[in-house]
Amino acid sequence: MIEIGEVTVPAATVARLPFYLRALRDLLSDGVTTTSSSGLAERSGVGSAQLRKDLSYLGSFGTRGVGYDVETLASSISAALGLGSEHRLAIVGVGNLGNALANYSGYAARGFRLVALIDADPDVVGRSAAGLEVEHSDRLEEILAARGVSMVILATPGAAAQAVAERIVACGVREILSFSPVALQLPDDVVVRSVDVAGELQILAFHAAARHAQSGDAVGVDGDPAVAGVQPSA
Amino acid sequence: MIEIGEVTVPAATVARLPFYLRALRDLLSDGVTTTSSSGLAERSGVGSAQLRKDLSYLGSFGTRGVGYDVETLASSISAALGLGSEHRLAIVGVGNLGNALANYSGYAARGFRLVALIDADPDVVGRSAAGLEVEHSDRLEEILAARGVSMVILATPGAAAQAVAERIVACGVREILSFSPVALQLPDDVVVRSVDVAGELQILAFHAAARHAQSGDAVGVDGDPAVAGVQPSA
DNA sequence: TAGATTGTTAATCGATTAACAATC
DNA sequence: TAGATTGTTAATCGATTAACAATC
Repeated sequence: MIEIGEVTVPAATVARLPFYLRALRDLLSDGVTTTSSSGLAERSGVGSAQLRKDLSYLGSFGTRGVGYDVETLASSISAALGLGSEHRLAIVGVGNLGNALANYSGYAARGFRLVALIDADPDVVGRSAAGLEVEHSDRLEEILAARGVSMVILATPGAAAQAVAERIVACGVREILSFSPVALQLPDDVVVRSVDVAGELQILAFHAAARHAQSGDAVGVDGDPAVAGVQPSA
Repeated sequence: MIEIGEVTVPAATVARLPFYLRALRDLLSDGVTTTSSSGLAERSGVGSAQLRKDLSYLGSFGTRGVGYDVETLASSISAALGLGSEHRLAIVGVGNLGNALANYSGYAARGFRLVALIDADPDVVGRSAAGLEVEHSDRLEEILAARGVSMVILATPGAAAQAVAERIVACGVREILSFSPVALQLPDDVVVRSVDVAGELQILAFHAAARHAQSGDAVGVDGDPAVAGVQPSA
Protein backbone atom coordinates (compact mmCIF):
# COMPACT_ATOMS: atom_id res chain seq x y z
CA MET A 1 0.00 0.00 0.00
CA ILE A 2 1.06 3.56 -0.58
CA GLU A 3 -0.45 6.32 1.48
CA ILE A 4 -1.07 9.75 0.04
CA GLY A 5 -2.37 12.28 2.46
CA GLU A 6 -5.20 10.48 4.21
CA VAL A 7 -5.61 7.99 1.40
CA THR A 8 -4.03 4.56 0.98
CA VAL A 9 -3.56 3.14 -2.49
CA PRO A 10 -2.58 -0.53 -2.99
CA ALA A 11 0.62 -1.03 -4.93
CA ALA A 12 -1.20 -3.21 -7.45
CA THR A 13 -3.60 -0.35 -8.11
CA VAL A 14 -0.79 2.15 -8.66
CA ALA A 15 0.78 -0.22 -11.19
CA ARG A 16 -2.45 -0.17 -13.21
CA LEU A 17 -2.98 3.59 -13.25
CA PRO A 18 -0.67 4.11 -16.25
CA PHE A 19 -2.81 1.66 -18.23
CA TYR A 20 -5.97 3.53 -17.46
CA LEU A 21 -4.32 6.80 -18.34
CA ARG A 22 -3.12 5.48 -21.67
CA ALA A 23 -6.53 4.05 -22.53
CA LEU A 24 -8.15 7.37 -21.65
CA ARG A 25 -5.72 9.27 -23.85
CA ASP A 26 -6.45 6.90 -26.69
CA LEU A 27 -10.16 7.55 -26.20
CA LEU A 28 -9.56 11.29 -26.14
CA SER A 29 -7.68 11.19 -29.41
CA ASP A 30 -10.55 9.17 -30.88
CA GLY A 31 -12.83 12.01 -29.87
CA VAL A 32 -14.68 9.98 -27.25
CA THR A 33 -15.82 12.17 -24.38
CA THR A 34 -17.59 9.70 -22.08
CA THR A 35 -16.85 6.11 -21.15
CA SER A 36 -18.14 3.47 -18.76
CA SER A 37 -16.12 1.36 -16.36
CA SER A 38 -16.64 -1.67 -18.59
CA GLY A 39 -15.61 0.17 -21.76
CA LEU A 40 -12.48 1.56 -20.18
CA ALA A 41 -11.69 -1.71 -18.45
CA GLU A 42 -11.78 -3.61 -21.72
CA ARG A 43 -9.37 -1.15 -23.32
CA SER A 44 -7.08 -1.44 -20.31
CA GLY A 45 -7.16 -5.22 -20.14
CA VAL A 46 -8.70 -5.52 -16.67
CA GLY A 47 -12.15 -6.31 -15.27
CA SER A 48 -14.66 -3.53 -14.74
CA ALA A 49 -15.01 -4.30 -11.02
CA GLN A 50 -11.28 -3.95 -10.62
CA LEU A 51 -11.25 -0.66 -12.50
CA ARG A 52 -13.99 0.79 -10.30
CA LYS A 53 -12.28 -0.47 -7.17
CA ASP A 54 -8.97 1.01 -8.26
CA LEU A 55 -10.51 4.40 -8.99
CA SER A 56 -12.32 4.33 -5.67
CA TYR A 57 -8.95 4.59 -3.89
CA LEU A 58 -8.32 7.91 -5.59
CA GLY A 59 -11.78 9.38 -5.23
CA SER A 60 -15.12 9.41 -6.95
CA PHE A 61 -14.96 10.54 -10.56
CA GLY A 62 -17.99 9.08 -12.31
CA THR A 63 -21.69 9.73 -12.55
CA ARG A 64 -24.02 6.86 -11.73
CA GLY A 65 -26.05 5.81 -14.71
CA VAL A 66 -23.77 7.74 -17.04
CA GLY A 67 -20.10 6.85 -16.69
CA TYR A 68 -16.92 8.89 -16.65
CA ASP A 69 -15.96 12.04 -18.46
CA VAL A 70 -12.84 10.97 -20.30
CA GLU A 71 -10.98 14.25 -19.96
CA THR A 72 -11.78 14.72 -16.28
CA LEU A 73 -10.79 11.20 -15.39
CA ALA A 74 -7.55 11.48 -17.37
CA SER A 75 -6.67 14.67 -15.49
CA SER A 76 -7.49 13.10 -12.15
CA ILE A 77 -5.33 10.04 -12.76
CA SER A 78 -2.58 12.17 -14.18
CA ALA A 79 -2.67 14.33 -11.06
CA ALA A 80 -2.65 11.27 -8.80
CA LEU A 81 0.44 10.02 -10.64
CA GLY A 82 2.18 13.31 -9.93
CA LEU A 83 2.56 14.12 -13.62
CA GLY A 84 1.66 17.73 -13.06
CA SER A 85 5.16 18.64 -12.00
CA GLU A 86 8.09 17.95 -14.28
CA HIS A 87 10.38 15.10 -13.34
CA ARG A 88 14.00 15.60 -14.33
CA LEU A 89 15.51 12.41 -15.59
CA ALA A 90 19.05 11.15 -16.22
CA ILE A 91 20.10 7.98 -18.02
CA VAL A 92 23.18 6.37 -16.51
CA GLY A 93 24.73 3.78 -18.81
CA VAL A 94 24.37 4.70 -22.46
CA GLY A 95 25.08 1.41 -24.22
CA ASN A 96 22.67 -0.18 -26.68
CA LEU A 97 19.74 -0.06 -24.37
CA GLY A 98 20.49 3.27 -22.71
CA ASN A 99 20.85 4.82 -26.12
CA ALA A 100 17.53 3.40 -27.28
CA LEU A 101 15.90 4.74 -24.12
CA ALA A 102 17.47 8.15 -24.71
CA ASN A 103 15.90 8.28 -28.16
CA TYR A 104 12.46 7.49 -26.82
CA SER A 105 10.36 10.47 -27.75
CA GLY A 106 7.54 10.14 -25.25
CA TYR A 107 9.14 11.64 -22.14
CA ALA A 108 7.97 15.21 -22.54
CA ALA A 109 4.36 14.25 -23.23
CA ARG A 110 4.33 12.31 -19.97
CA GLY A 111 5.81 14.97 -17.72
CA PHE A 112 9.40 13.77 -17.83
CA ARG A 113 12.37 15.73 -19.03
CA LEU A 114 15.60 14.00 -19.96
CA VAL A 115 18.42 16.27 -18.77
CA ALA A 116 21.56 14.12 -18.69
CA LEU A 117 23.24 11.11 -20.25
CA ILE A 118 26.11 9.61 -18.29
CA ASP A 119 28.50 6.76 -19.07
CA ALA A 120 31.86 5.46 -17.88
CA ASP A 121 33.15 4.38 -21.30
CA PRO A 122 35.45 6.97 -22.94
CA ASP A 123 34.29 5.73 -26.34
CA VAL A 124 30.72 6.61 -25.49
CA VAL A 125 31.39 9.90 -23.70
CA GLY A 126 31.02 12.79 -26.11
CA ARG A 127 28.54 11.09 -28.41
CA SER A 128 25.15 12.68 -28.53
CA ALA A 129 21.63 11.40 -28.44
CA ALA A 130 18.31 13.16 -28.05
CA GLY A 131 20.08 16.52 -28.20
CA LEU A 132 22.28 15.71 -25.20
CA GLU A 133 25.95 14.88 -25.06
CA VAL A 134 27.01 11.84 -23.08
CA GLU A 135 29.07 12.96 -20.07
CA HIS A 136 31.60 11.04 -18.03
CA SER A 137 30.47 9.28 -14.90
CA ASP A 138 33.38 10.78 -12.97
CA ARG A 139 31.23 13.89 -12.86
CA LEU A 140 28.02 12.08 -11.94
CA GLU A 141 27.46 13.82 -8.59
CA GLU A 142 28.09 17.25 -10.05
CA ILE A 143 25.79 16.64 -13.03
CA LEU A 144 22.87 15.24 -11.02
CA ALA A 145 23.03 18.15 -8.60
CA ALA A 146 23.42 20.87 -11.23
CA ARG A 147 20.51 19.60 -13.35
CA GLY A 148 18.19 18.88 -10.43
CA VAL A 149 17.79 15.23 -11.38
CA SER A 150 15.15 13.44 -9.32
CA MET A 151 14.83 10.19 -11.22
CA VAL A 152 17.40 7.95 -12.88
CA ILE A 153 17.20 5.22 -15.49
CA LEU A 154 20.05 2.84 -14.73
CA ALA A 155 21.22 0.86 -17.76
CA THR A 156 24.79 -0.02 -16.90
CA PRO A 157 26.25 -3.53 -17.08
CA GLY A 158 25.23 -5.61 -14.08
CA ALA A 159 28.70 -5.54 -12.55
CA ALA A 160 28.68 -1.75 -12.23
CA ALA A 161 25.07 -1.32 -11.17
CA GLN A 162 25.33 -1.59 -7.39
CA ALA A 163 28.21 0.88 -7.05
CA VAL A 164 26.67 3.40 -9.43
CA ALA A 165 23.29 3.09 -7.74
CA GLU A 166 24.88 3.92 -4.40
CA ARG A 167 26.42 7.07 -5.84
CA ILE A 168 23.09 8.05 -7.35
CA VAL A 169 21.29 7.54 -4.05
CA ALA A 170 23.97 9.54 -2.25
CA CYS A 171 22.98 12.45 -4.51
CA GLY A 172 19.48 12.34 -3.08
CA VAL A 173 17.77 10.48 -5.92
CA ARG A 174 15.04 8.24 -4.47
CA GLU A 175 13.44 6.82 -7.66
CA ILE A 176 15.39 4.47 -9.91
CA LEU A 177 14.31 2.45 -12.92
CA SER A 178 16.87 -0.28 -13.34
CA PHE A 179 17.52 -2.39 -16.40
CA SER A 180 20.44 -4.15 -14.77
CA PRO A 181 19.61 -7.70 -13.80
CA VAL A 182 20.86 -7.47 -10.23
CA ALA A 183 19.03 -7.06 -6.95
CA LEU A 184 20.19 -3.62 -5.85
CA GLN A 185 20.79 -3.32 -2.11
CA LEU A 186 19.67 0.20 -1.27
CA PRO A 187 18.02 2.00 1.64
CA ASP A 188 14.35 1.18 2.14
CA ASP A 189 13.18 4.65 1.21
CA VAL A 190 14.57 4.27 -2.32
CA VAL A 191 12.01 3.01 -4.82
CA VAL A 192 13.51 0.71 -7.42
CA ARG A 193 11.51 -0.61 -10.33
CA SER A 194 13.33 -3.29 -12.30
CA VAL A 195 12.96 -4.36 -15.88
CA ASP A 196 14.73 -7.59 -16.75
CA VAL A 197 14.32 -8.61 -20.36
CA ALA A 198 16.09 -11.95 -20.02
CA GLY A 199 14.01 -12.70 -16.94
CA GLU A 200 10.80 -11.98 -18.83
CA LEU A 201 11.85 -14.39 -21.55
CA GLN A 202 12.57 -17.03 -18.93
CA ILE A 203 9.11 -16.59 -17.48
CA LEU A 204 7.68 -17.09 -20.96
CA ALA A 205 9.86 -20.18 -21.32
CA PHE A 206 8.35 -21.54 -18.13
CA HIS A 207 4.88 -21.10 -19.57
CA ALA A 208 5.94 -22.78 -22.80
CA ALA A 209 7.33 -25.71 -20.82
CA ALA A 210 4.11 -25.92 -18.79
CA ARG A 211 2.12 -25.96 -22.02
CA HIS A 212 4.18 -28.81 -23.41
CA ALA A 213 4.09 -30.84 -20.22
CA GLN A 214 0.33 -30.32 -20.33
CA SER A 215 -0.22 -31.96 -23.68
CA GLY A 216 0.96 -35.47 -23.07
CA ASP A 217 1.64 -35.33 -19.37
CA ALA A 218 -0.93 -33.33 -17.42
CA VAL A 219 -0.43 -29.62 -17.02
CA GLY A 220 -2.63 -26.60 -16.87
CA VAL A 221 -2.62 -22.94 -16.18
CA ASP A 222 -4.75 -21.35 -13.53
CA GLY A 223 -5.50 -17.88 -12.36
CA ASP A 224 -2.22 -16.33 -13.38
CA PRO A 225 -2.51 -12.64 -14.18
CA ALA A 226 0.39 -13.12 -16.56
CA VAL A 227 -1.43 -15.86 -18.36
CA ALA A 228 -4.45 -14.06 -19.68
CA GLY A 229 -4.24 -12.88 -23.26
CA VAL A 230 -4.02 -9.36 -21.96
CA GLN A 231 -2.52 -8.15 -18.77
CA PRO A 232 -1.04 -5.11 -17.05
CA SER A 233 2.55 -4.29 -16.50
CA ALA A 234 4.83 -6.98 -15.30
CA MET B 1 -1.01 -20.61 -10.49
CA ILE B 2 0.65 -22.59 -13.22
CA GLU B 3 0.40 -26.35 -13.15
CA ILE B 4 3.22 -28.51 -14.42
CA GLY B 5 2.51 -32.20 -14.41
CA GLU B 6 1.09 -32.83 -10.96
CA VAL B 7 2.64 -29.69 -9.54
CA THR B 8 1.16 -26.21 -9.23
CA VAL B 9 3.45 -23.20 -9.13
CA PRO B 10 2.12 -19.75 -8.18
CA ALA B 11 2.67 -17.10 -10.82
CA ALA B 12 4.49 -14.93 -8.29
CA THR B 13 6.92 -17.76 -7.68
CA VAL B 14 7.60 -18.25 -11.38
CA ALA B 15 8.37 -14.54 -11.70
CA ARG B 16 11.09 -14.89 -9.05
CA LEU B 17 12.81 -17.96 -10.45
CA PRO B 18 14.93 -15.94 -12.87
CA PHE B 19 16.27 -13.95 -9.91
CA TYR B 20 17.30 -17.06 -8.06
CA LEU B 21 18.90 -18.45 -11.17
CA ARG B 22 20.92 -15.32 -11.75
CA ALA B 23 22.06 -15.16 -8.14
CA LEU B 24 23.12 -18.82 -8.34
CA ARG B 25 25.10 -18.19 -11.51
CA ASP B 26 26.82 -15.25 -9.86
CA LEU B 27 27.72 -17.51 -6.93
CA LEU B 28 29.02 -20.17 -9.31
CA SER B 29 31.26 -17.71 -11.09
CA ASP B 30 32.56 -16.60 -7.69
CA GLY B 31 33.50 -20.22 -7.06
CA VAL B 32 30.93 -20.70 -4.29
CA THR B 33 29.66 -24.28 -4.23
CA THR B 34 27.18 -24.23 -1.35
CA THR B 35 24.69 -21.65 -0.14
CA SER B 36 21.91 -21.33 2.41
CA SER B 37 18.39 -20.06 1.85
CA SER B 38 19.26 -16.87 3.69
CA GLY B 39 22.44 -16.28 1.70
CA LEU B 40 20.74 -16.86 -1.62
CA ALA B 41 17.68 -14.88 -0.58
CA GLU B 42 19.76 -11.85 0.28
CA ARG B 43 21.45 -11.95 -3.14
CA SER B 44 18.07 -12.29 -4.79
CA GLY B 45 16.41 -9.51 -2.86
CA VAL B 46 13.72 -11.62 -1.17
CA GLY B 47 13.19 -13.12 2.29
CA SER B 48 14.58 -16.54 3.12
CA ALA B 49 11.15 -17.92 4.00
CA GLN B 50 9.86 -16.88 0.62
CA LEU B 51 12.81 -18.46 -1.14
CA ARG B 52 12.30 -21.78 0.63
CA LYS B 53 8.57 -21.66 -0.04
CA ASP B 54 9.17 -20.91 -3.71
CA LEU B 55 11.61 -23.77 -4.10
CA SER B 56 9.23 -26.11 -2.30
CA TYR B 57 6.82 -25.81 -5.25
CA LEU B 58 9.46 -27.25 -7.55
CA GLY B 59 10.74 -29.97 -5.27
CA SER B 60 13.22 -30.51 -2.48
CA PHE B 61 16.76 -29.53 -3.39
CA GLY B 62 18.56 -28.77 -0.15
CA THR B 63 20.10 -30.65 2.73
CA ARG B 64 18.90 -29.79 6.22
CA GLY B 65 21.64 -28.34 8.33
CA VAL B 66 23.78 -27.75 5.25
CA GLY B 67 22.04 -25.75 2.56
CA TYR B 68 21.94 -26.03 -1.22
CA ASP B 69 24.52 -27.16 -3.72
CA VAL B 70 24.77 -24.15 -6.00
CA GLU B 71 25.27 -26.08 -9.20
CA THR B 72 22.51 -28.59 -8.54
CA LEU B 73 20.02 -25.93 -7.60
CA ALA B 74 20.91 -23.84 -10.65
CA SER B 75 20.33 -26.86 -12.90
CA SER B 76 17.03 -27.65 -11.22
CA ILE B 77 15.68 -24.13 -11.60
CA SER B 78 16.99 -23.93 -15.12
CA ALA B 79 15.18 -27.17 -15.94
CA ALA B 80 11.98 -25.93 -14.31
CA LEU B 81 12.16 -22.80 -16.46
CA GLY B 82 12.38 -24.97 -19.57
CA LEU B 83 15.78 -23.60 -20.50
CA GLY B 84 17.03 -27.03 -21.48
CA SER B 85 15.45 -26.81 -24.89
CA GLU B 86 16.30 -23.97 -27.22
CA HIS B 87 13.65 -21.31 -27.74
CA ARG B 88 13.67 -19.72 -31.16
CA LEU B 89 13.03 -16.04 -30.96
CA ALA B 90 12.04 -13.33 -33.43
CA ILE B 91 12.01 -9.58 -32.89
CA VAL B 92 9.16 -7.83 -34.68
CA GLY B 93 9.65 -4.09 -34.85
CA VAL B 94 13.28 -3.12 -35.20
CA GLY B 95 13.29 0.56 -34.29
CA ASN B 96 15.47 2.02 -31.56
CA LEU B 97 14.36 -0.40 -28.94
CA GLY B 98 14.06 -3.48 -31.16
CA ASN B 99 17.53 -2.84 -32.44
CA ALA B 100 18.93 -2.53 -28.93
CA LEU B 101 17.20 -5.78 -27.99
CA ALA B 102 18.65 -7.47 -31.08
CA ASN B 103 22.13 -6.48 -29.97
CA TYR B 104 21.64 -7.95 -26.52
CA SER B 105 24.29 -10.62 -26.23
CA GLY B 106 22.81 -12.74 -23.49
CA TYR B 107 20.26 -14.80 -25.43
CA ALA B 108 22.40 -17.82 -26.21
CA ALA B 109 23.65 -18.20 -22.64
CA ARG B 110 20.04 -18.34 -21.48
CA GLY B 111 18.75 -20.90 -23.97
CA PHE B 112 17.30 -18.46 -26.47
CA ARG B 113 18.27 -18.17 -30.09
CA LEU B 114 17.43 -15.07 -32.08
CA VAL B 115 16.52 -16.25 -35.58
CA ALA B 116 14.66 -13.36 -37.23
CA LEU B 117 14.31 -9.59 -37.28
CA ILE B 118 11.16 -8.25 -38.92
CA ASP B 119 10.00 -4.70 -39.61
CA ALA B 120 7.48 -2.92 -41.81
CA ASP B 121 9.62 0.12 -42.59
CA PRO B 122 11.44 -0.13 -45.97
CA ASP B 123 14.22 2.05 -44.53
CA VAL B 124 14.86 -0.50 -41.82
CA VAL B 125 14.45 -3.64 -43.93
CA GLY B 126 17.82 -4.81 -45.19
CA ARG B 127 19.85 -3.38 -42.31
CA SER B 128 21.58 -5.91 -40.19
CA ALA B 129 21.98 -6.41 -36.49
CA ALA B 130 23.33 -9.30 -34.46
CA GLY B 131 24.31 -11.09 -37.67
CA LEU B 132 20.76 -11.07 -39.01
CA GLU B 133 19.23 -9.01 -41.76
CA VAL B 134 15.96 -7.22 -41.07
CA GLU B 135 13.22 -8.72 -43.24
CA HIS B 136 9.94 -7.23 -44.37
CA SER B 137 6.84 -7.90 -42.34
CA ASP B 138 4.94 -8.82 -45.51
CA ARG B 139 6.72 -12.14 -45.18
CA LEU B 140 6.12 -12.51 -41.43
CA GLU B 141 4.08 -15.73 -41.62
CA GLU B 142 6.56 -17.36 -43.96
CA ILE B 143 9.56 -16.38 -41.83
CA LEU B 144 8.10 -17.48 -38.49
CA ALA B 145 7.13 -20.86 -39.94
CA ALA B 146 10.41 -21.47 -41.76
CA ARG B 147 12.57 -20.64 -38.74
CA GLY B 148 10.42 -22.48 -36.21
CA VAL B 149 9.87 -19.36 -34.11
CA SER B 150 8.12 -20.10 -30.81
CA MET B 151 8.54 -16.79 -29.02
CA VAL B 152 8.32 -13.21 -30.23
CA ILE B 153 9.54 -9.90 -28.87
CA LEU B 154 7.09 -7.28 -30.10
CA ALA B 155 8.57 -3.79 -30.31
CA THR B 156 6.43 -2.08 -32.92
CA PRO B 157 4.74 1.28 -32.45
CA GLY B 158 1.58 0.97 -30.37
CA ALA B 159 -0.72 1.58 -33.32
CA ALA B 160 0.56 -1.51 -35.15
CA ALA B 161 0.86 -3.82 -32.18
CA GLN B 162 -2.60 -5.39 -32.07
CA ALA B 163 -2.73 -6.27 -35.78
CA VAL B 164 0.81 -7.64 -35.82
CA ALA B 165 0.19 -9.63 -32.64
CA GLU B 166 -2.83 -11.27 -34.25
CA ARG B 167 -0.75 -12.36 -37.23
CA ILE B 168 1.93 -13.70 -34.90
CA VAL B 169 -0.61 -15.68 -32.91
CA ALA B 170 -2.14 -17.02 -36.13
CA CYS B 171 1.29 -18.53 -36.84
CA GLY B 172 1.01 -20.58 -33.66
CA VAL B 173 3.22 -18.45 -31.43
CA ARG B 174 1.84 -18.55 -27.87
CA GLU B 175 4.48 -16.54 -25.95
CA ILE B 176 4.92 -12.83 -26.60
CA LEU B 177 7.03 -10.24 -24.84
CA SER B 178 5.53 -6.88 -25.72
CA PHE B 179 7.14 -3.47 -25.44
CA SER B 180 4.17 -1.75 -26.99
CA PRO B 181 2.13 0.16 -24.45
CA VAL B 182 -1.23 -1.29 -25.44
CA ALA B 183 -3.39 -3.99 -23.87
CA LEU B 184 -3.27 -6.67 -26.52
CA GLN B 185 -6.56 -8.52 -26.98
CA LEU B 186 -5.54 -12.08 -27.72
CA PRO B 187 -6.87 -15.58 -27.00
CA ASP B 188 -6.56 -16.69 -23.39
CA ASP B 189 -4.01 -19.37 -24.15
CA VAL B 190 -1.52 -16.76 -25.37
CA VAL B 191 0.88 -15.59 -22.66
CA VAL B 192 1.77 -11.93 -22.97
CA ARG B 193 4.34 -10.28 -20.76
CA SER B 194 4.44 -6.53 -21.12
CA VAL B 195 7.20 -4.08 -20.46
CA ASP B 196 6.14 -0.45 -20.44
CA VAL B 197 8.98 1.96 -19.78
CA ALA B 198 6.81 5.07 -19.64
CA GLY B 199 4.44 3.27 -17.29
CA GLU B 200 7.30 2.34 -14.97
CA LEU B 201 8.37 5.98 -14.85
CA GLN B 202 4.81 6.99 -14.01
CA ILE B 203 4.74 4.52 -11.15
CA LEU B 204 7.97 6.07 -9.87
CA ALA B 205 6.39 9.50 -10.23
CA PHE B 206 3.50 8.35 -8.06
CA HIS B 207 5.95 7.32 -5.36
CA ALA B 208 7.75 10.63 -5.65
CA ALA B 209 4.44 12.46 -5.28
CA ALA B 210 3.54 10.31 -2.26
CA ARG B 211 6.89 11.12 -0.72
CA HIS B 212 6.37 14.85 -1.16
CA ALA B 213 2.80 14.79 0.11
CA GLN B 214 4.19 12.93 3.10
CA SER B 215 6.59 15.60 4.20
CA GLY B 216 4.33 18.53 4.92
CA ASP B 217 0.97 16.89 4.37
CA ALA B 218 0.78 13.36 5.72
CA VAL B 219 1.75 10.50 3.49
CA GLY B 220 3.50 7.22 3.94
CA VAL B 221 4.40 4.05 2.18
CA ASP B 222 3.36 0.67 3.43
CA GLY B 223 3.97 -2.89 2.43
CA ASP B 224 4.55 -2.24 -1.24
CA PRO B 225 6.84 -4.81 -2.81
CA ALA B 226 7.89 -2.13 -5.24
CA VAL B 227 8.86 0.15 -2.43
CA ALA B 228 11.61 -1.80 -0.76
CA GLY B 229 15.13 -0.85 -1.76
CA VAL B 230 15.34 -4.14 -3.60
CA GLN B 231 12.61 -6.04 -5.31
CA PRO B 232 11.92 -8.60 -7.97
CA SER B 233 10.77 -8.05 -11.47
CA ALA B 234 8.01 -5.68 -12.17
C1' DT C 1 25.47 -34.80 20.52
C1' DA C 2 24.82 -29.84 19.43
C1' DG C 3 24.20 -26.63 15.92
C1' DA C 4 22.43 -25.45 11.65
C1' DT C 5 19.22 -25.23 8.18
C1' DT C 6 15.64 -27.17 5.43
C1' DG C 7 10.72 -28.04 4.09
C1' DT C 8 6.14 -27.33 5.65
C1' DT C 9 2.31 -25.76 8.38
C1' DA C 10 -0.65 -22.25 9.94
C1' DA C 11 -1.59 -17.44 10.43
C1' DT C 12 -1.62 -13.12 8.34
C1' DC C 13 -2.02 -10.10 4.92
C1' DG C 14 -3.28 -8.05 0.50
C1' DA C 15 -5.69 -8.28 -3.92
C1' DT C 16 -9.51 -9.66 -6.75
C1' DT C 17 -14.17 -10.53 -7.75
C1' DA C 18 -19.12 -10.59 -7.47
C1' DA C 19 -23.07 -8.60 -6.05
C1' DC C 20 -25.92 -4.78 -5.04
C1' DA C 21 -27.69 -0.55 -2.98
C1' DA C 22 -27.29 4.19 -4.26
C1' DT C 23 -28.37 7.34 -7.64
C1' DC C 24 -28.09 9.65 -12.03
C1' DT D 1 -40.39 6.21 -14.12
C1' DA D 2 -37.21 2.67 -16.08
C1' DG D 3 -32.68 1.72 -17.36
C1' DA D 4 -27.98 2.22 -16.64
C1' DT D 5 -23.94 2.50 -14.17
C1' DT D 6 -21.31 3.91 -10.23
C1' DG D 7 -19.07 3.23 -5.65
C1' DT D 8 -18.81 0.06 -1.93
C1' DT D 9 -19.43 -4.03 0.77
C1' DA D 10 -18.50 -8.71 1.66
C1' DA D 11 -16.70 -13.03 0.10
C1' DT D 12 -13.12 -15.31 -2.12
C1' DC D 13 -8.81 -16.09 -3.46
C1' DG D 14 -3.77 -15.99 -3.64
C1' DA D 15 0.67 -14.60 -1.69
C1' DT D 16 3.68 -13.71 2.16
C1' DT D 17 5.54 -14.44 6.58
C1' DA D 18 6.70 -16.55 10.90
C1' DA D 19 7.42 -20.38 13.40
C1' DC D 20 8.92 -24.96 14.03
C1' DA D 21 9.38 -29.94 13.57
C1' DA D 22 12.30 -32.79 10.81
C1' DT D 23 16.82 -33.98 9.98
C1' DC D 24 21.48 -33.50 8.34
